[in-house]
Amino acid sequence: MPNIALPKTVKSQPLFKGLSEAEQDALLRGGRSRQLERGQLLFAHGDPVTHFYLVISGTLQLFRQSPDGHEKTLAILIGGQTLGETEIFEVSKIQPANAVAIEITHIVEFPLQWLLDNAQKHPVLALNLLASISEQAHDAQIEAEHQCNMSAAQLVACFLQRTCILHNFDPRGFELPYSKSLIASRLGMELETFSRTLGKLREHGIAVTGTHVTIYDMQQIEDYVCSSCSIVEDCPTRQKLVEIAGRRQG
Amino acid sequence: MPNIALPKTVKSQPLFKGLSEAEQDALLRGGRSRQLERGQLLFAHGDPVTHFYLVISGTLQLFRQSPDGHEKTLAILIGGQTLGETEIFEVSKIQPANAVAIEITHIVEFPLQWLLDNAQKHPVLALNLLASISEQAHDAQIEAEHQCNMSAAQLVACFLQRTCILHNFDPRGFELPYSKSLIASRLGMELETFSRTLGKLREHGIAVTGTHVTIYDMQQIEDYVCSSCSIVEDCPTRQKLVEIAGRRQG
DNA sequence: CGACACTTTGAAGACGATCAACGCCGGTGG
DNA sequence: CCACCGGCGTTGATCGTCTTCAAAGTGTCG
Repeated sequence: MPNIALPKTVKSQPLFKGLSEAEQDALLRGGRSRQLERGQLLFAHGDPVTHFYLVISGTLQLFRQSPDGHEKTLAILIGGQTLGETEIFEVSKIQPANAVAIEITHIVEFPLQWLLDNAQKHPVLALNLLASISEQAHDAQIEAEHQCNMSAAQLVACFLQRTCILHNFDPRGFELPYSKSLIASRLGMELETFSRTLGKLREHGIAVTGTHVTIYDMQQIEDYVCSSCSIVEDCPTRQKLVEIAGRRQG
Repeated sequence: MPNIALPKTVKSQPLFKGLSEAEQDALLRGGRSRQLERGQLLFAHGDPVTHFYLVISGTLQLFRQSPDGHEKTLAILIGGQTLGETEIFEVSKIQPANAVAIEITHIVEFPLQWLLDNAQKHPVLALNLLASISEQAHDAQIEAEHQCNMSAAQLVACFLQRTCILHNFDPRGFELPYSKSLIASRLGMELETFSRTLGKLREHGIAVTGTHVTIYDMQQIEDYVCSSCSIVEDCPTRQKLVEIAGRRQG
């Protein structure tokens, strides 16, 4: 049983949507709470996949290394996000990346078998699982598209937009939640490129000084970012931005 | 009912694996056979997703256009491959790309609802569907990884390897099955880059003259292609190559 | 033969990676 | 209190790769 209080973000996790409070509690009882120190490895690339993880608080970095020594950050996970559900239907149950804690991080881990069993018992959970996998696949597609078609500046701008939304920051002024090296790695570019790019963004609607970010022209940035992306209609960022803009004005 | 003879490739389609002959026949009866002319559009980017498709013969190009006019080929489908199963669990049932026939192409189309109904009736089909979606997601990941980390030459070499395997060509000599423009677009590079790259591949184990390809040093090419890829352990191409090498020697 | 689609080749340019040097800052130890 | 250090970020110069623009070559089909 988790021996820590689960923040409400867990209960609003899309994976548990549609389940009753009681069901959720019962489910979560199957998990084990763990605390990771800064820099601690949760699992390594190539390890067998044994668990499904739920991040409660803190930050987790997923990264991989290619033979020539290059390191690529595949994802940065924060509280409320999940990890490992995609591997359920994979043939080879091998971790596709390393997972390491960027800071002190609380997670709850569930044995993979437990997830499978419960997916069979709770059709709703099974459906959520599918939706989640499908969504991740979709996101991966979009990300690939972005990496191919967008310039470094567009990638950075897009990242800042999404970060602002994900963390619920005020676009008019917020601090970068991660180190610049980490962000650069996440965006698949060198730290130098990232650094230089930040300066150039001022011409496009985002001002960055040190770790402080101000998105002062949301419309311009959005047009700039989306101008070379071919999947605009269902871009989640765009929708959220519209939403936010509405909320702040209304 | 399909009014054409279905080649045996259809029956060996992974989606129908584990189903009895009778079940397969019953399923396929729900489809409508169609023939597409060279250049004919099957559906356009943004259209509502209405059907699931099975390519019988010919070649289908999936491509998308970004606002700045750039065209990217997402996939080239040949006989035996399927199209549209991924969209089942998607929230927005909108085609993510255009589909056009490169040459005269035979397809069988099934209403999406039909697929859903049958997935509920046949657990095996449902499972196959999931596996298919999961696999496509996995492939997309690998492809994204490739696009990011590999040079044009490596991408081309990798493509030639995979093409050789997919079409069951003899590595020692085969003709390119598609136009160079199409291949370049599929690899996300300009025709000029592709053209120039072909020449340079001779140093790495592949000789190309006109449309004729000779993979004369499979080991060298494989090392060259995989040297900067971080997901080597479960690379399907690598496994198939080993297999083929064994078969030809044994 | 000429029109046209497809491909090749050349030259210039843009972009990001790489290498190198430096600035900034927090911590540690004398 | 200061000196030193290491982690992190910035800035400059250079280089390789791919794109872009332009021109010419190859082939097929009427």
